[in-house]
Amino acid sequence: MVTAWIPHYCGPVAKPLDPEMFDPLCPSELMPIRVGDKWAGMIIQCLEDGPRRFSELRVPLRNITPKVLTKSLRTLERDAFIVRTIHAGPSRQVQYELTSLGRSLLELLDAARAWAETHLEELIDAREAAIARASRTS
Amino acid sequence: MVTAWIPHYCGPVAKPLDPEMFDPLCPSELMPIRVGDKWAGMIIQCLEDGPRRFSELRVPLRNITPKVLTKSLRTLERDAFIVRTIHAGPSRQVQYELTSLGRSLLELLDAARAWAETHLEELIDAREAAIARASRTS
DNA sequence: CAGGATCCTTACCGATACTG
DNA sequence: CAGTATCGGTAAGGATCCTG
Repeated sequence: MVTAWIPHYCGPVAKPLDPEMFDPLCPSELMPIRVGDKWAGMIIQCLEDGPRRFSELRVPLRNITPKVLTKSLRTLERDAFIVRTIHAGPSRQVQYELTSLGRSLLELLDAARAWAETHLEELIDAREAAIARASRTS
Repeated sequence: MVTAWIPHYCGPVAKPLDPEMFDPLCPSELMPIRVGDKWAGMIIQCLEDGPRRFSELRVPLRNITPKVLTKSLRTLERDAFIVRTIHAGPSRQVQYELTSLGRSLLELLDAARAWAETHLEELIDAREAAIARASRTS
């Protein structure tokens, strides 16, 4: 994930999230590691560069349905990994942001992703061998 | 997990598994990280010190029912994290052992456990606050 | 001993439609 | 915009009993 910096702010500024960020073939998807529910790990990674809005999050998460996203976000909020802030304005605006606890999970997620990238070939080989075995049995 | 060494063998030797190894309050349970299904991570950690038998594994895994253990083991075998060996003998004996791929997951699991231990207090606080909030609402 | 068979309950996840 | 409401399918997990 790329981080951009602006002077006199000295914090990461959010870049548009990549719709292909979590396509089904990326290591984040292939690794057998999960944080919380299916989406929690991906959500946390989406928040790495700064706060995001509800509808902004849906894009990289393969247009996750609002119900599922809401549930996952509420769980993350309950467990103190993110905070939810409502900014009043012309159009309603809700921001989700990592807490320090949530941020501390990023390292772990990076480690998991690194593991998956390292062993990607083995993982795919095993999967293909399993498929071959299954088709031979049937 | 403790490792004992015997000379002229130079490999870890299995110690009896602790029945309380994965009690519901240990960091392995509190951490929001999972490898594969609910039991996979715990099984892998049980195999850290060497091969184990089916019935041996059930003890630390809170007397998991055989059906569930079998399914989890088969999945781990399919994905090349463990190997299953049948040793013929007076009474049937089946051993489960980590592959190098499975073994490589141990670091990640250790990192996850370390994370959970570091943030244990925050995790419990968040959980308790959530419970308090819930009871106030009802 | 190492499981398989059966039944059941719940959780997860998704699609669609609707609302303050 | 940020959700709720409703419905439905699938899979995970577990209890109990049975078997080569």
